[in-house]
Amino acid sequence: MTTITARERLINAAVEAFSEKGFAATTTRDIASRAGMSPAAVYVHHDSKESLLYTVSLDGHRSALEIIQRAAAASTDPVDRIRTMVFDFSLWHADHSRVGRIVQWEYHALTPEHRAEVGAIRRSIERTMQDALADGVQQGVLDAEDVPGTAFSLLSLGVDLVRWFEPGGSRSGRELATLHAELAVRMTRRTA
Amino acid sequence: MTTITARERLINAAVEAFSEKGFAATTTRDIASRAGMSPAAVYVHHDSKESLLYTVSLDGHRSALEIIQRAAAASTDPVDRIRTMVFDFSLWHADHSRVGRIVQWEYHALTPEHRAEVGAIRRSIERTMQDALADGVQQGVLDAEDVPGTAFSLLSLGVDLVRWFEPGGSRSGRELATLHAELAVRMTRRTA
DNA sequence: GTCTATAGACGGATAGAC
DNA sequence: GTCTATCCGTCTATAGAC
Repeated sequence: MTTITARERLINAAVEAFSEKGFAATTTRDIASRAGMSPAAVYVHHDSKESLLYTVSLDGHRSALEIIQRAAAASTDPVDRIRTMVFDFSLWHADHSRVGRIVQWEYHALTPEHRAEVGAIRRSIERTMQDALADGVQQGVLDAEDVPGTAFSLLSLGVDLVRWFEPGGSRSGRELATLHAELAVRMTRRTA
Repeated sequence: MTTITARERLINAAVEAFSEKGFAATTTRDIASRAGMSPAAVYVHHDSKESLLYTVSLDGHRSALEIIQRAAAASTDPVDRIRTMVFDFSLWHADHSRVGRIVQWEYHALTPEHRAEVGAIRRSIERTMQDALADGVQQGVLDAEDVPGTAFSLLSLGVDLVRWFEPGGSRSGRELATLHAELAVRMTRRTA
């Protein structure tokens, strides 16, 4: 049996509110109300509104990094690896589109210290994709003139999902992730 | 000789402020101050803060639509057309990254009526890319199982630029647009 | 069309009782 | 750890003089 603590209710409420309205347009009163507590009770758990954002953003960044690192380790064949990495990264953004929106769109609302911390995780995500590409190029199976730029573009497909994706829409997350993975292979596989 | 009216100064100030801080976090005082006028003077030209956003967003959407329609008309060869469309669309987002950020990220801050109006322009942009793909597939030169999804992905490359691109950074807009155009051709050109 | 001044509402955060 | 009450600053928008 799963007990949901007040602290967890608060985080869930923050995810809902921040993803719907954006950080700046969300009031602490709104978050408190969604969590079923008074405005003052929020400050028992978090020092500030930004602290709530930081918790959501850090957790989201860590989750995304874990997904892509796990995918990178799951294959040895460079083409399979790219396909898996893009599939899993895009699927994560579809399945976690609310957290993803906060991760991707509210980065600038973090304090400089917190921004630096999650910024390091972002660079790890990019490096993981770059390494997978570079390895495939070195093996002669993939083809990418601009490895950092191509890696970034592959990640962009997933990232841009959070701008518009809603669960229950006309296309499923798996469908979109499959499309992205297929496009990624076409973008990077050595042709001649 | 170019005379800059107060109205234009106001719009420029709004673009600066909205793109730096986001719509919700921008105060009308900030916009007024950047435009060199008092807070009250803003309301001589616009009824509300949202009216400023609407003006910027509508103009930006129209500009992006014009860019991609012009590019679509510039070529007859399907591969060249895709290359040109993606190049010009990505270059526009790099060259107008501040307006682009407002167009792409502050869509939800518009009133329902204004959102419907710019929403129609968005659908025209998507349709223009879909038509170019469908034509190429029909001619047997391009290959896309999922035309709407692929069209959206091609546009995503440019759209996602506004999330991080800053002029004067390590890579130029032309460089990135060239990369995106090349990736787009790889994604869509018929292979066997 | 620009200003100063301010109305009127709201927001983040805190005080102090229970 | 949760509440009610509230401080105090800020915000959008307006009033009214020039």
